[in-house]
Amino acid sequence: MDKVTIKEIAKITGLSVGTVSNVINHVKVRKKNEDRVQEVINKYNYIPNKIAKSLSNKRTNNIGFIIPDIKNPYFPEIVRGAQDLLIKSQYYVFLCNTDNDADKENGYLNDLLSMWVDGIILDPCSSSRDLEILNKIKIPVVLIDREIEGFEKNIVLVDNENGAYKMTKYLISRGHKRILNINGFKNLSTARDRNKGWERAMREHNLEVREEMVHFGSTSVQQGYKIMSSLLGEVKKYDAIFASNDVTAVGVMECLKDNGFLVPNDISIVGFDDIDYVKYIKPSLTTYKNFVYDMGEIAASLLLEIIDSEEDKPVKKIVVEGEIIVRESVRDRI
Amino acid sequence: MDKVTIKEIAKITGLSVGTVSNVINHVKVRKKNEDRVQEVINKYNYIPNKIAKSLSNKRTNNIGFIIPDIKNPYFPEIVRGAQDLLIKSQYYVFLCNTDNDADKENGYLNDLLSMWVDGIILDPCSSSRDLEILNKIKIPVVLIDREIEGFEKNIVLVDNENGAYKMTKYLISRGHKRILNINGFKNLSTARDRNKGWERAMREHNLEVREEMVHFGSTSVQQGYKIMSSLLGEVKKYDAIFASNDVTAVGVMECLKDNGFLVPNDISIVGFDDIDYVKYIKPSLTTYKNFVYDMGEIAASLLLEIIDSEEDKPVKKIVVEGEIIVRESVRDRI
DNA sequence: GTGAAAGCGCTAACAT
DNA sequence: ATGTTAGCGCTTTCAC
Repeated sequence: MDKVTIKEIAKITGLSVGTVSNVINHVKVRKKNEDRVQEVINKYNYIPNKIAKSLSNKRTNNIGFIIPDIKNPYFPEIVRGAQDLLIKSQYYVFLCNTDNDADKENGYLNDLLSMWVDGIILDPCSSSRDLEILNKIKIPVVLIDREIEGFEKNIVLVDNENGAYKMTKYLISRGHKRILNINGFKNLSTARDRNKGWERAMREHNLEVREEMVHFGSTSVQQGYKIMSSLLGEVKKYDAIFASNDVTAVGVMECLKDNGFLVPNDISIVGFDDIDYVKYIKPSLTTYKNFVYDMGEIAASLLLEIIDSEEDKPVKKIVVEGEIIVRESVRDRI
Repeated sequence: MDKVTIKEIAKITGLSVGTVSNVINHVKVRKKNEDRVQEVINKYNYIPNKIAKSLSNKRTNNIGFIIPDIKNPYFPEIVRGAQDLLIKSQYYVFLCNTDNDADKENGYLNDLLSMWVDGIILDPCSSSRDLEILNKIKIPVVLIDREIEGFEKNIVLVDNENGAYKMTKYLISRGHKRILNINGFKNLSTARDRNKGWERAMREHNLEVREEMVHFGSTSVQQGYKIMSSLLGEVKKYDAIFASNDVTAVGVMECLKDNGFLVPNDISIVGFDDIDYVKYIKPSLTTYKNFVYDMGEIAASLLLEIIDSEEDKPVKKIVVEGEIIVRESVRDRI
């Protein structure tokens, strides 16, 4: 009574294991037998064993999803975008959080391989990275969100460079000239690309670009707060701040507020990403909306495409364009 | 070269599969042989097949985690709390989002069973629910966050009733008497319990409790906004609002703001949960902090305990107490 | 259309 | 300590 297997069902119905397997997998079987099998299946509450099926099939219908941290409001959207698509094809996902630790990432990669996932979606924690493990992977992998230097793989990204460029130009169009850049970690492609966009816009407008204007190292509210703390003396030197991710912008604004500066009166600020809640903070944040849900969905669909295709296709790089969302954190500067 | 199995390793080393299996599983083996096997494993990049192992072992080291929606900022904390503990024991988790749809929940439950997960952590979408499927489950299940009527299982909760009671008393202590209650969905135990707490505090202080004072139906910013919209005419009848979850509080505040009401001057408001970002909104939200990360961690540890124990122990109900976080959304009312 | 049996990769019991 | 082998539950030829 405890464990009903296909074998029991076969015995009870007087049919062979093969036939029972066929009805389960909707392979043509005599109607009468099919009904009988279904009846017994229901009666005995038979649940097919996907592990055994996977072993036989050499495919699990599971995929691995590696991200830095589901607690960071940027990632749930990505994950959901992917999962909503995957579940339609009955794919289940193992969620893994690296906390931006390359060792953990390697560990997950190995384990996922050992678990025979059919594919992996990877939001990598570092761009300069030991490629040895990555190159060993034979199953389909699609990168998402961040690039890895020297690792030419299918990837879907938001338009970091161009988005930052547009955002910075927007600031300039509003009369700001001296723009502080508070960025993510320098080893992340996102941070570097956003930095490039900022710099390109600055140079295009013949605005001064000095090394001390850019500060890497924040992908959280706390880190943003901390960096801003160290820059309090410089506030008057700038018209605006380009925070290259929203959580950082929030931290920066909190720090400014705590130290008596008013946004946008004393200094304007823009973020990047448009995470869910920045419309509710005060002042609401002008930012660049990245369609991260879409990014997740596209990555998933690309992955399935690769899994289902026989021959390997040329590597794809898909960029999801975003858009500026104007809110209250920028003022005109005459 | 494509697929290295334990058998190949055995052949190459001249040892038996049994011996190879032993070195993989750290069972005593002659040092010399162990080294040889390891060497070959590395050379041929052998990765053990966990699927085969699972089939043989009848355990997968995977668990299923069912929640309403990872995009709702309440849930990532829970998930992380659980995962951080689980990964220490090498457990991987399948994440499933129900969107509060009982059919989806049933589907996940069935699939998870078929995937032979060793256990399930379930944040159920409905409390009045068809128990048939749930009762069929023979593997360890621990409920989290929300109760299911008539389903006596191991469960870990936050102290909804008592927390709401304390929160309401706090409002009363600040001089508020007419307190509107905007709540979650009535079919959720969390909403009902929080409602009970509110009512208990009100009655204890001989304050009027009328049916039109409580409005069920919001677990999102949008829903909170909508309910508040329909109540704009009543604002002046109340001193304060008890929103029984933070996202609802945010929606309510947005609506109030959009319609010219000032919080807390015109009306005070408190939330419930203390999700990450309510400290950054304006006014920052006074709320009741639930230790949801801890809740996840405790649920996971309880689950592992059950998985690892032979005989079944008495059902446990663990309540994680929270605490009031005073911020700016409540004023004194004389 | 159906039955028999090999095989997926591993573990564990048993024999040596 | 090591080798041999049955068996985990299913799919998939291959005869019939």
